[in-house]
Amino acid sequence: MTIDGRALRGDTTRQVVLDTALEMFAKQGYRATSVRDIAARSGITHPGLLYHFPTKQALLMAALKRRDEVDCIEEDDGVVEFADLDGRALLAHLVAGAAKNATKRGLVELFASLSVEATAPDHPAHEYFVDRYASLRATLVRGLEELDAAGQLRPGVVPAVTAAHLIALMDGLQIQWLLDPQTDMAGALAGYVNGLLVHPFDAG
Amino acid sequence: MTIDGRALRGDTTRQVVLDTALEMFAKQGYRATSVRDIAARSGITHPGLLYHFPTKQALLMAALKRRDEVDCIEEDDGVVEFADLDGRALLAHLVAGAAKNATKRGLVELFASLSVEATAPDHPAHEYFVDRYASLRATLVRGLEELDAAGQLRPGVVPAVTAAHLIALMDGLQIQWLLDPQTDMAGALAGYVNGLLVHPFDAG
DNA sequence: GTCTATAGCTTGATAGAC
DNA sequence: GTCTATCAAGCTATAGAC
Repeated sequence: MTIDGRALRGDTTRQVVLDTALEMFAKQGYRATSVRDIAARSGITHPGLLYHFPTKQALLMAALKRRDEVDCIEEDDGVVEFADLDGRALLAHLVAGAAKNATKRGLVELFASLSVEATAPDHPAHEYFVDRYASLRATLVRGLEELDAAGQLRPGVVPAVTAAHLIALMDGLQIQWLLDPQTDMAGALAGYVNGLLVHPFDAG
Repeated sequence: MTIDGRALRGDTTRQVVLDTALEMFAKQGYRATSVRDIAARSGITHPGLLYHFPTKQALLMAALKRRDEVDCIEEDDGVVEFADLDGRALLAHLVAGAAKNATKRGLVELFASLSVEATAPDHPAHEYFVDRYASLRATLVRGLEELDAAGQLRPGVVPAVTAAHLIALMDGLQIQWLLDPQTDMAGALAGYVNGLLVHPFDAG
C-alpha cells in the first residue's frame, strides 16, 4: 500500500488531528478536553478543525475508530486479530494487555471514564461501547468453550459467567490502579486466569 | 432524637438540597450537573444554594457524606457496621448489596462515574475514594484471613489478591449492568464468591 | 482548507438589596 | 436565608474573508 511507515500513517491534517485528539482525550478525558486545545496542538485553529470533524462528538468517534486500527497494527506482529486467537492465547493476551496498559495511564483513563460515561443510552459513544463489550464477551465465551471442550478448564468453570468475570476484572482493576499505581493489574488478572486452568501458565 | 421519621430526616433547606444533589449527581454525573439545576429542583436559586454550600465541590462532599449516613441506617437493621461483620457475613453482604444495587440505577451511575472521575489526584472527591477503597479492601482482607484461619477457604485462595478481585468485580459488573440491564450482577458475584469457599452458600 | 471574528450559550461564583 | 443582577470565563458552533 505504501513505501514507508510515515506514508502509511498519513500526513494529512485529518490524521494529525486524530492522533492529537486521541492523545489529549487520553490524558485529560473527553469532557475536560476542548476542541480549541486539540486544534492548537494540531497547529490549526478550532474552526479549522471543525471543517474536518463537524462536531466534537464526531471527532471522538473518529478518534476511537483510529485507536482500534492502531491497536490492531501495534499489538499483533502479524495480521492476527484478537478474535482469531485460540483459547489459551486469548487469556495470555488479556494478561499481557493489562501489563501493557500499566504503561499508558492516559489511555486507561480515557476508556475507563468513557465506558462509564457512554453507559447513558444517549451518549455519542454508547453504541460503540455496547458493541465493544458484546464482541469481547463473545470472543471470550468462544475461547473458554474451546478450552472446556479440550478438558483444559477446571470443573465448575462456566464460560458465560467467566467471560463476564474477566471483563469486569479488567475494568475494575483499572480503577484500582488509577487510584493507586502500586496496584498490580496484570498480576491480579493472572491470579484469576490461572485459577481457571487445569494447567496454569506458571507450569507451562 | 426525634418524634417521627420526617423530623429525623430534617426539613431544612440544607437537607432538601443534599437529597436533590445526590439524585441529580447520580442521574447525570458530577460534572454534567450544574449548581443551577440542583438549586432549581430544590426550589431555590443558585446563589441561595451557594449560601449553604460555598462551592460545588463542598456540595458534592456533603452529598457523599449524607449518602454514607443514609446507607448505614438503611442497610443495617440494627447498629451493625459493615466492617464488623464476620468473614462469611461479609461475603453474603457483598452479594446482597449487588442485588440491591440492581434496583437503584442512579446510585450505581453516581459511584461508577465518580470513582473514575475521582481517580484524578486533584479531584475534590479523590481522597474520599482512596479512603473508601482502602478501607473496603482492608475489611475484606481481614474477613478472608478469618475464613482462611478457620479452614473455610479453598486451597490457593490468597486473601490480598481475592480482596482486589472482589472489589474489581463489583465495579466492573456495574459497568456491564449499566450497559445492559439484563446483566446479573449478584449472580455473577455469587459465582465468584462460591468458588472461594469450601462450603458454598448454596449448600448452606 | 484554513483563517479571523463573533454569536450564543452555560458555567461557578460574587455583590449587595431585602 | 433568599433574592436579583452581574461577572469573567469557558465552551461549541457558525459566518464569511482569503
